[in-house]
Amino acid sequence: MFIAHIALPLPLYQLFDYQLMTPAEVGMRVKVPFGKRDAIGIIVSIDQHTNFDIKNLKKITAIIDTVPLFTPSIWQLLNWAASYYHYPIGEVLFHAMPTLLRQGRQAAKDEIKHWQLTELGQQFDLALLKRAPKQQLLLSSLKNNTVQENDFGATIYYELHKKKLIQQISYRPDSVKWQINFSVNCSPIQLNKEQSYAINTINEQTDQFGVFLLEGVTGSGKTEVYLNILANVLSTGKQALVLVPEISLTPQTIERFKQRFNAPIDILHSGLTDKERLRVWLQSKNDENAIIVGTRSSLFSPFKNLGMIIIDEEHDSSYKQQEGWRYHARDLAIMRAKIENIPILLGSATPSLETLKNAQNHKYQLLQLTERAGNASLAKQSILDIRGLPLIAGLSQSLVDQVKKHLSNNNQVMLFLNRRGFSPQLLCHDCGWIAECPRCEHPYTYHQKQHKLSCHHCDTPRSVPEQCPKCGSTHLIPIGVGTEQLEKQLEILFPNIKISRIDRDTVSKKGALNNYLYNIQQGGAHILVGTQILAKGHHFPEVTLVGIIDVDGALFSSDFRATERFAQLYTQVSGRAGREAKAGEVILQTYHPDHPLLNILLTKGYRAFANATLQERQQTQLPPFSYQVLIRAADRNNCYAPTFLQRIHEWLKENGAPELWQLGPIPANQPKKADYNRWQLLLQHTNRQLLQKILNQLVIEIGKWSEISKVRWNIDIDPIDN
DNA sequence: AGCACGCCGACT
DNA sequence: GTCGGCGTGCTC
Repeated sequence: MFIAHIALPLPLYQLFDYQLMTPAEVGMRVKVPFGKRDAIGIIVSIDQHTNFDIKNLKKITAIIDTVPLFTPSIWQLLNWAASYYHYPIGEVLFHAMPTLLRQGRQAAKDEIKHWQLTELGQQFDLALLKRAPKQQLLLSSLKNNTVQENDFGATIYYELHKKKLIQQISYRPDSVKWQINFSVNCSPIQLNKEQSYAINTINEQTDQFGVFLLEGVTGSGKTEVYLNILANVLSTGKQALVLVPEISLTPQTIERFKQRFNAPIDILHSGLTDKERLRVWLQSKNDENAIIVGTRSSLFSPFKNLGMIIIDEEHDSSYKQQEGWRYHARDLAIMRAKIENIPILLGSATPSLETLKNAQNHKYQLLQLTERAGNASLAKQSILDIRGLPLIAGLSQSLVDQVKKHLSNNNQVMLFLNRRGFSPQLLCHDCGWIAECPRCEHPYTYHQKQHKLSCHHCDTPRSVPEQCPKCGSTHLIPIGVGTEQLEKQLEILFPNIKISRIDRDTVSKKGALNNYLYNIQQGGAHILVGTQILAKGHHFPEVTLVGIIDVDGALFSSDFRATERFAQLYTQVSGRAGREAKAGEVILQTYHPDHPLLNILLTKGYRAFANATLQERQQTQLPPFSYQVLIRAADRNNCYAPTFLQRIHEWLKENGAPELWQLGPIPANQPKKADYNRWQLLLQHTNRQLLQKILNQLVIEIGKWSEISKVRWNIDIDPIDN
């Protein structure tokens, strides 16, 4: 008797064994009875052994697939990923499929239903239907093959069907080979030397695995390099995957891809329906699309014939999944390229330190674009020392003067503040009480327009109290500045100027962002206020002044990656100022004008900053010169989680390597969220393989402990927010 | 993760 | 008297 070991979409480090009565293969989906319900699972292995009592094994209800669901390379990738990320295999496998396939839908195109005449209908005298003119028209139209999809209502078809004049046939559409009609539309853009060199270098090495880093300053024409490389890959008949960060899927970029290639290009973004996602998934599996452009999870598209992967803005942190299975799409993409034996191109103006280190070690081939296209020059950058200066809504008078100057020349101004809402705290002026979310123990952000308090950790709103609950005072004052307050102050300072605030509060409505962008692109004096969302991917040619209101949070954060992220954001923003004919200017307000890294960044640029930071990381043995693992645990009474992590800590002291460095258990960055108390234990080691080996043993060990049922815990490999 | 069982408080 | 809150335990 054959036993199938089946992965189910559960957070459990185990497989479930079932009797296999009919032939099936590894990688097929099955329907199985599971407890009191039915579940969809995937066969991970088939043999004749089980640790379970064989008589008690249930039988597989149905085998859903006729062939394994995933391509061999994705199957290999996902199995590798489950072990690398120490995440339950069932969760990993199910994460990598479209929702409809998770629910058991057939992995095949929908049948197309089509009405045609029956034999009776062929010979039928149309005149006999003169009292039913619509039916008559439909019948004659069907005869002439001139029916459009929505010309006739369902009842008319129904009536003719009842008369046995027409019948419905269904068929699955044939796959269409895009390669037959493939062509590349010429680009009017003249490539410069660096671009040509990059393109030629990659094109010479398309038949094997290799990682390329395309380091190109903003406006240096990275996209043009992508398009040229893609043209080459597509012309050999192979498909390509382009990953982009979450917010940068702008219609302009997509349009450029579609205009260049006479080939089907699919876009995967959060706005698609489940059905559309399944369609794209199937198209890539059947080799019916040439390119998929998409965010993080597009990585799992099962291309039949993948020839190249491009990761745009490879440093962007949205490639790292931040809940559940915390994979890094860039890292997994590199593994996928290795498995598929194809090249992968990482593009960025501000490469991550991980990637730069690999380029310096020659693990990745470095290709640089240093020239800005056209006559755009680099923006003038300056630090504005705000020590001792009065600030109104975060603005110093000199910044206001500069804004005034740029606006009076009919230019646009962009102001960054990485805090939305009116103010990040509401304080009782008489007793010092601060309005706090009881579930997260984190100050509420005050939103003036809606007159609400909002917890930015758990997203729950609350009404503003009339009185301080501690002392009864009505003297409650907002403390600190958010984008809403900044916008309001700017409306007072510049009553005749258009102001657009772009942050999560204002762009959450569908189409709102595009609306703003359209208004801004109309030109004319305009102030743009916003958070990071403003920086990413959007092109504002009229902006000549960028003001950064408050950077000090990034410079003195407990997160060692905060300066790197700031430098990337800053470089991106300063590249935005004055991109076209107009000269740009960037002004940075700070209380720490002498901060060494800040000065390197402003005077010598991102690469010098990155090199200095890499040296610092090497000296302190921080990533990428060591590898980190974060074990998180949460509970509701604040007692199980820390003791659980303490037990891990002690087990690792006994059984881990002597050089294994541990920090914790300590309360997490955000110690309480949505009623759960969160704790963490950070592990670090310079040897990745050894760290993996230790974790393998640890997961097995934890499985034997009884307290796991009382704790929510997970492992974060290569965390980026500790 | 679901889902059931089981034990306590506040309701028609 | 029950409805339902969530702590606990199990799923091949």
